[in-house]
Amino acid sequence: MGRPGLNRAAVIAAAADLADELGFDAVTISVLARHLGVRSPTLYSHVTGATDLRTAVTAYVLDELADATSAAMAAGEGRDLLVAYADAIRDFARRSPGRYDATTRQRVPPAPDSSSAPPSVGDAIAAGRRNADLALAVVRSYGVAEAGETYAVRLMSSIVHGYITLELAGSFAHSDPPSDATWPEVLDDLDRCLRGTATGRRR
Amino acid sequence: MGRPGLNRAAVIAAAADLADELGFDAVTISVLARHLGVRSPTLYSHVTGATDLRTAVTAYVLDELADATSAAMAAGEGRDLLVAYADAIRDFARRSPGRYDATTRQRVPPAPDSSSAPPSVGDAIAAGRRNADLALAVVRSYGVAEAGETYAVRLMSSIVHGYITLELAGSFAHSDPPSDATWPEVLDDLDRCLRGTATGRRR
DNA sequence: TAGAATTTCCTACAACTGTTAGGCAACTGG
DNA sequence: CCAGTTGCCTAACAGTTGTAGGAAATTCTA
Repeated sequence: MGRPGLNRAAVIAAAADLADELGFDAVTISVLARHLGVRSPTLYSHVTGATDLRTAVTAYVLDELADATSAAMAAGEGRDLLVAYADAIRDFARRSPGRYDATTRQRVPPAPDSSSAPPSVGDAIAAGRRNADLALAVVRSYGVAEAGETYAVRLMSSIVHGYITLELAGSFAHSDPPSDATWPEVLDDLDRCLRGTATGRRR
Repeated sequence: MGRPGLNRAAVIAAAADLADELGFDAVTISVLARHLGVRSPTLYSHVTGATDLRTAVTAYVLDELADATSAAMAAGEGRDLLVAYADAIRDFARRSPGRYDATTRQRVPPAPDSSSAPPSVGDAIAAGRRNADLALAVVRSYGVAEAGETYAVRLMSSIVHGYITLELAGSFAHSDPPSDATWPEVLDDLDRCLRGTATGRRR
């Protein structure tokens, strides 16, 4: 019932594409409206405001990322699974830098005030948890003991996210081994660290 | 000559303080003008525009960070130097999260067009190089061979920057070992990686 | 087929930010 | 005391966010 046209999902998908095209900072109500061929007040029928729009894009993109990572992790364990996991995230970030930016540029409120918070923060938190669970699966496949799981996830996330962020920012573009050459070495070192954590070697 | 009052340095220092207080995104011409008790057009006597303001804050803060890191690295080598280096950056980021944000949220243009670029991009590039040189000093103190220097710097930067970024974003606030407890373990693993690179162990 | 309900989209408007232009006032140096 | 220099201002315009209220289009129902 009602007149067909834009809906919330279409608006958010278009916003994600816009992030890749012009950068996450360019995802504003007016720019998006122009891209969709409507006037800006129209978008307020689908999102409650600019921050809701951005948070919704973050949730949408976190889901896409979890889908892609999860598909790449279909089989394997230990080192193979680590490489599949990390490569999937890096490929996603390089193919869609604006989308990847959206996954990082969002502060998660410590206590989400569900009364005044936009409707999308819950989605973003849930999608974030999906990604965290995938990281946990990698660590568990190494046989890391439960006491070390959180540590191993933090180490792995820090390296993967840190390398990709710096690479995307261009920090590796002006020194000599190309970034593609040092990435496998980073995964080698990370693999050694995870095996060490799994076998209980601490210190 | 002339009337005393604000100057470019005072404006940029106030902008850095504002970043810590309200976040780097809040560093805008009008908000800064209100905080300084002047009208917004006044600031155009000191910066060429909003992007110049942000870039200048980045350069200023990168210099502060290099000063702090360099002071902390006064003595020591190998593992001690690594801990001094990494702790200095982490302390800086936790004490001044808005300033730390400023160091990351800036794309360095691949070919800085000196004709149309704001006057501050050169400063930011130079200050960035200062920080890169400090990272290189840590790696060299491990005795890493020249062929592995770039790799070691990338690994160390990725881990340190990645961990600090995720910690600041609150990603570690809801799982059990507190972030302070896993940070030394991360440095342990990183120390092992750097020693491995130094002794020439490459798969 | 006529009408009702629902949803989309619009124009109009208010408030704020970034920016330019031009002018007044205050301080410094001779 | 005067000239030069500098800092800050008001005025004005374009662009963005967000609100209010209304017109059109589509679907469901009678």
